[in-house]
Amino acid sequence: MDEKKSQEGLIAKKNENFTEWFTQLMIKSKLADYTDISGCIVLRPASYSIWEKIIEETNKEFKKIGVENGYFPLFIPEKLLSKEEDHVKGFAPEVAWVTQAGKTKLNERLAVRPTSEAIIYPSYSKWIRSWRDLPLIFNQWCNVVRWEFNNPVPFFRTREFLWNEIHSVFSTKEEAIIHGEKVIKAYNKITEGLMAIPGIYGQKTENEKFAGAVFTKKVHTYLQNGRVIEGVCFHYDGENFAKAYGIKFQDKNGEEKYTHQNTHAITTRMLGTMFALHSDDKGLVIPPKMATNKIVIIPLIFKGKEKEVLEKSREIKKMLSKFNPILDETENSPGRKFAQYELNGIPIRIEIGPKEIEKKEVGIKLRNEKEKIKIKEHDLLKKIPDLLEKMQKTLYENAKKILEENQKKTDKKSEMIKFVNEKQIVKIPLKNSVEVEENLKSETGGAKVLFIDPKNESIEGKKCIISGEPADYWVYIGKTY
RNA sequence: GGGGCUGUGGGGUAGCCUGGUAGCCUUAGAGGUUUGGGACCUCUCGACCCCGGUUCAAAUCCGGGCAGCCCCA
Repeated sequence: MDEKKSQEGLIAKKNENFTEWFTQLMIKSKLADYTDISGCIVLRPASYSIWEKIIEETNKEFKKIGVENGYFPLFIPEKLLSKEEDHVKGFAPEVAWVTQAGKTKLNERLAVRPTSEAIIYPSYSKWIRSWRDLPLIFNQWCNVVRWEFNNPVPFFRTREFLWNEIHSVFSTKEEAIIHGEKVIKAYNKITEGLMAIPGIYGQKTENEKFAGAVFTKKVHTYLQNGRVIEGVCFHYDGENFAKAYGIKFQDKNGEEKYTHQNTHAITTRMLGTMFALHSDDKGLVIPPKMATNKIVIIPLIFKGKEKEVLEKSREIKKMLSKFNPILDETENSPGRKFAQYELNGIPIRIEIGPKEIEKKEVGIKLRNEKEKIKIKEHDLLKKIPDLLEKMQKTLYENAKKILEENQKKTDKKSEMIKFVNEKQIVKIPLKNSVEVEENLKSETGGAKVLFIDPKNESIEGKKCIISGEPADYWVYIGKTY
């Protein structure tokens, strides 16, 4: 390996030191940067533009299922935050507080929202009076702050992150759950369909559910470092918050009832997941559907032919303008440009030199493939969408393969520990118990219950792998960020 | 939550043990010759994480802080 060359690109290897590799990817592909606040990163245009795309596409899906956007304040007065008991207990340790403005101490300290239930629901209790006011399906795109004390990891564990939060209100449980599943389908169009992130959708145990929820379901994704990423979520809150914040309505019979509520989120963690899942030792790999610039054109210039090559390159650029191509006309060597745009994750590279011009073709290199191919100029417009589609599909299928190949099943404790050490997701029989889950963590070095078996495989006669008592269900466990 | 390691121009590093001139590679900027996988030459800009201590003198030694990485819970 040529030391000189590698300094500009990534030095760490994905399969040797994942964290270091990911950090270098963040910095060198100009996705993010550290700041003076530990655990708070800059989203640079390379990653923020993708976040904007997520917002744009998610909003389109949301519109189809009646979600409306709005915005609530960043601050939550302490007395509001503490209204729902489980909720406040779950978040209290990580809340950042504002206690002072200028030189004046505040009468009541203000929480910086770790999530917005406590500031949104008092308004809901004012707004909702009649069954005609329902359903209320409100969403906001915003930032939240959770002051974690674990080691921060860019995108995956940051103290401030960006997300959307849907807070929806329905008359009945059935209505709430039907809509909740629609939201997950909408999210999946973004995460699976556009970001090429496969996942397993499953319900959390009592111990792992959202603070204040009746049940929580999340989509889980596996990264090559063995960590499971908890993705988009669906919390069904039942009447819990309605009772705490007094959200009631009169139904068609004039009877007063509590509302049923859901919350949902997608966060900037999915950006990190997408970057980490698909990228390689050369740099960033972005699924074409999420790439801002889908093509880079590199002119291969020989002395005396500059004009011809550049003119052709510009012509091709114009022809392919709907793919938002970059044409690099700088005088750097082609090799340097190749490396640069591989680091930046441009899906398709087009090479144009005198030879290509003569044969009326161009050289094509897909970011995720080794082989270069040639395509006739007149076929370009027709074939590029196919190539992009192929790349999108390959990335998704590779990720899906990784997810599927890293699952194991056992009812023996020693084997479970071995599998966890081998960075696997493991399916095990377990008892529904907080204590059991705590012991599971300490015996496996931190693996937690991810979700209850979505297929509901029979647990008849199985013993809990931790306590030895009769098991309640099969669960999947693994280490998470 | 516990332990270990590290912090030097934009990136990668040497120097630190044994205190005294911050060296190298690269990027960036300028000019020239080049251009089919990180070209070459010349010139230029640019750094000792922060606070304190020891000392005639601190990148170097000591203390504290902050930040990052690794391992364990």
